[in-house]
Amino acid sequence: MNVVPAETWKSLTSNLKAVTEEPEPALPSSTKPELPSQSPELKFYLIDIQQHIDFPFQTQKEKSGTIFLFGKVWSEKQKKFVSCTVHVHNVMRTLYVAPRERAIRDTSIVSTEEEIDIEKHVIPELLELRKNLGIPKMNFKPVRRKYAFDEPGVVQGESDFLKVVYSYEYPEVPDKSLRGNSFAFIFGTKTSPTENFIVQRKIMGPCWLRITNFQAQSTKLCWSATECHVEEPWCVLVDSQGMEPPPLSVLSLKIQASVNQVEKKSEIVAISGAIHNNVSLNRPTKNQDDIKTFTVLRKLKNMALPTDFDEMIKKSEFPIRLEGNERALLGWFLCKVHLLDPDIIVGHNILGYDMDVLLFRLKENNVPHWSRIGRLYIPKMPNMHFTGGTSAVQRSLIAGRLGCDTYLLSKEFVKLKSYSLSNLTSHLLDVKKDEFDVEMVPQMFLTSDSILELCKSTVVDSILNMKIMFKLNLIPLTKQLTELCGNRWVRSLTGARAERIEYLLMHEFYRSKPKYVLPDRIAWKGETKKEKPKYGGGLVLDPKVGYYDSFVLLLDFNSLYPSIIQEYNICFTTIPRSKDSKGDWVEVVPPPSHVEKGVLPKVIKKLISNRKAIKEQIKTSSDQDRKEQLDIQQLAIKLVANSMYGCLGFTSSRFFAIPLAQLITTKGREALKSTANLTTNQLKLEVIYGDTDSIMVDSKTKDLVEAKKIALQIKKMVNKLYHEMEIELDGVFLGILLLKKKKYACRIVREIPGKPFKTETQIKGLEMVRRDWCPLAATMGTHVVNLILDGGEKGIEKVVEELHQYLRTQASEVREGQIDNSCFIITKAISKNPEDYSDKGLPHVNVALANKKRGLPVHSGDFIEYVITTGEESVALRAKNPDQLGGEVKIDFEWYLANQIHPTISRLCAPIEGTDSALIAECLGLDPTKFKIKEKVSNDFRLPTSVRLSDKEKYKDVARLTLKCPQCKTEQGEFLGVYQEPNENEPKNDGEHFFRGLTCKNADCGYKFTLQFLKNKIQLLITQAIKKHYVKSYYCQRCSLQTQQYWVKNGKFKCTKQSCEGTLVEKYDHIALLLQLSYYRSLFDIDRALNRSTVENQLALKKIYTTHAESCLVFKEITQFMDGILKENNYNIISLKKLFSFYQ
DNA sequence: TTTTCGCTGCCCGCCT
RNA sequence: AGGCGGGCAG
Repeated sequence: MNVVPAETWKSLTSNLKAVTEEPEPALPSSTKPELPSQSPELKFYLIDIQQHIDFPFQTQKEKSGTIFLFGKVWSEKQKKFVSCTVHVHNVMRTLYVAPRERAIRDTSIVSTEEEIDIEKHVIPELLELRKNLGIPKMNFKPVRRKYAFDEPGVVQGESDFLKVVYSYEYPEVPDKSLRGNSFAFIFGTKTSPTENFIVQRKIMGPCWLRITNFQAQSTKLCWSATECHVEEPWCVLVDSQGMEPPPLSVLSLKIQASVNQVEKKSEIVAISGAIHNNVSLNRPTKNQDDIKTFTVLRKLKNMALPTDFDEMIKKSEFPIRLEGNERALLGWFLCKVHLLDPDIIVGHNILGYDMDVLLFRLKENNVPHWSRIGRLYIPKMPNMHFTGGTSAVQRSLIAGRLGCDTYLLSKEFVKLKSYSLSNLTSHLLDVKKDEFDVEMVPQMFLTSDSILELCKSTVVDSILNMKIMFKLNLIPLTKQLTELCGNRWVRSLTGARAERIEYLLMHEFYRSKPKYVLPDRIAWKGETKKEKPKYGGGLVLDPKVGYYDSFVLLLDFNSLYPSIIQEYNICFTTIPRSKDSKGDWVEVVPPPSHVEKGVLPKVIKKLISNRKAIKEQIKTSSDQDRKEQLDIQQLAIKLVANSMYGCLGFTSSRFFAIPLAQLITTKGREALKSTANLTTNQLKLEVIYGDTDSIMVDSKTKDLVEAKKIALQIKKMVNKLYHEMEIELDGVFLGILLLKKKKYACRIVREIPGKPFKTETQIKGLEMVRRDWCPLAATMGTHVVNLILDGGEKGIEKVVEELHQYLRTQASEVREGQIDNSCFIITKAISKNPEDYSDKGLPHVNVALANKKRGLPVHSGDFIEYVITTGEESVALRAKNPDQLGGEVKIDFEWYLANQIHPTISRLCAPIEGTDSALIAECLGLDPTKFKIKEKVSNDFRLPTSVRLSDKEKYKDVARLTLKCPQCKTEQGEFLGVYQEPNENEPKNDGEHFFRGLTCKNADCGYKFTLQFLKNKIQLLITQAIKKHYVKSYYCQRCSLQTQQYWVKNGKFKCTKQSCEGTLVEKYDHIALLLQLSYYRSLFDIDRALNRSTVENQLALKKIYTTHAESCLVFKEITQFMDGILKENNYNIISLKKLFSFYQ
């Protein structure tokens, strides 16, 4: 039992500054809250804002109009920053009422003839509404505001609104009352106190606040070190003197659960924590190894610990606390959390799963003071559904501490095939660590050694999580994003991307003068239809498929969509939008150039110019620390700018605007199209591909300097056309295998000053970069890609030979079981709960269901790993969790070769001369006839009437052998063969023409077809011919019907004739096939050529043959080989085995 | 603070 | 041809 490799353990723990146990935590004795400061003004660093949680002892007013600010203040007494909670009371509802131009009906107050007046008409109507809702107090104030959104009837641009303010303790205006006789709409009725506070107080993320008029709390409502309240929101002011934020303390948790087999419930058996008390918010943290750990472990029910365990604990290199049961463990843990008072709790999938388990066990065990997991004092745990996923309510229970989920966030910021902790650490930290099965936990409690191993594992996990957090700069990066957008940090940490943009725009529209009235969040309509796209997106040019060995240029509009927004001044404020009679949005065009710059372009401009400045600073700065800090800022800005467009097209975004999104993509398509056209037409260059914002151009040169000159030409030409948009050389490839739209492999040029450039393989879209193909397919694919990309030097026929050889050896290794099981694992995500799939024939769903049955946690969004095992059932049923392998459960190697390896490799080889699907199948030991070939041969074959026909007549209808130069791609026309019948034009035949035919027609190229190439080509053609004649010809055993149609029943081919039901057998058209094969044979038959020649030609031929003796040997080989096949064909079956034994 | 959704274009595999 | 399921690309 060795879960944590010794090296890993050593490397991680040797760096720990101190592994110490904190003093025994005790329950807090004092319930008197401590005031954070004696001075009149409190300097408070805001970390998070939380709306109320349902406290039973609070009044409705306190519940609804109060928000909590969590943060840190300087403690003179302790000489360090301590946690503080500020309760802000009396946050008010703020509504804006938009008057109509005319009333819609006559009433005692207003007639439809009158112009609406706010004082005279709108206020009276609202007073009535107030009375109906039973609201005792409302403040009214007419104000000037702007409006630029889509609520019908509301005036665009600047106009008069009625501002209405009242307390959250009174009911919200119901939907049916939002439109009135004298007013078109009431805005802001659903806005939460938090949002109102953030927007009105202009709080841009975590920041220093100045808090005045703060008062002591009478009772303690928080677990923070200090606590106070203010009566009015205006007591809170943003402190603009950019002071450095305080360091935060971070607790990384690993909660080890075990499945109770009797109750099928998860229980907690151990918890490890790693603590860092000095985490920086603005830059990567220094002294990242300055970590302390703790571990608490408990006995299992009905199971004595090994007798030597106490000794073991004493000798342990790291502190282990032992408790008698789960309740005691949790109690100890909560004391620890309270004592450490972390600002951030980090864990792998902590928000998705761990928190759910933890809260569930806290509840089950009725652990006192359970709410110390957060910073709010909550007497009674709300009723919750424990479903194995952390709900919103559950998350709110850690209020005051930020939950940082390395699983969730790494999904957002790094692209990997798997986000398991072990995969994250191996990719990000280069640390190898195995994960063990939850089912094994009880077993591990049998010996002291394995218990220790378990503890080591939890400790290491907690340390690793912390390191991942550091590595990805999760804290500074999310803080930066939050600061840019002015949303809540805790939301950035749970990946609410759309909300970030909403807040960014809300702040921006609110900052404008006069302020804009903001659109309300669109009410959720309950429908989650996965509609077809709502508008057109990016343009993808048809790729010119093939292998290029010259320099290929990749030019790229940088941040295309943000640039377009600026270039064409696209904004809510600049472009009027409307719907047509069918209710569809009408397409729009950019505003005229004199229109003032809109809010959106202004924001983007600010972002982009900031980013430019930062990037400039990075270049000039020499301070590494500062550089890293700036790099985080730069990255955050890029993320924000790029996601802005997406939110315009997002149905549930409050800044949802299809016409704007559509206009942006339309302009994008225009730009790409015109760039491609100009490049081809004006510069006479070949554009081989392009996707949305980029084009690839074949420079057709092998000189890097020359290639770059071409790039510069394109750049100059294109950039002249725009102000804000800019195309740039994004990369130069030396060699690219372009296969499909969005699928290619290339060698990207990396230049090193003063040295020859290096090259790096880059793969886009192919199986190798996808998690739903097994690693074996990926490694083999990568190998083949490298073979092909190296091809330029070796010559293509050599490549094909190596390729075939590689496939053969790999296939045999697979069959012999020499490949590691992990290479066969396929990973797929489940997008919903496994039970909810209507289609039961899906491998990953079946495995997910099986996992769930075993008690393993399965949620929607999880990655399911599986292998296909041998057996007779359908593939879906043969899919198994890899950990089930062993004994009778074996990997189905044949399935992998046919369904993973073969398709992968044949797609890569599609543009490669000299090999094809059937050949690849054969190399892999699969039946070549089962695989389709690309080239379609359309000739219609007929039976020859006489054997004594001339060659010309005899082979009239066979498919000709044509060659294409593998170097310059020139078509060579028909390959005539060693013998040509004398004709009027050329009575003399000395064989010269043939050997001439072995040189490329293109004089500039001069490629000489090698014998290996011919061999490959012939083999290819033979398999194609065989394939063609195997196709869809059947013969019914019962009614003798000959047909090409069939239907399948019980896996057998059945006759299509009414009420026949006879079984069809395959029938081959041998004679046509024989003819085709004999034609190919004739092309290389020297003896036949000699026999058929005139006497004077014979001499000349012989001379030629002797000078090319070596070639002639190969021709003999080919003819002999074909003799074998043709002989076999006198019987009924072509021996494919024989056919393919030729080159082995 | 609920609803856990930024957009579209494209390829691939299974089923009927 | 449609449906379902994958997740790459920009």
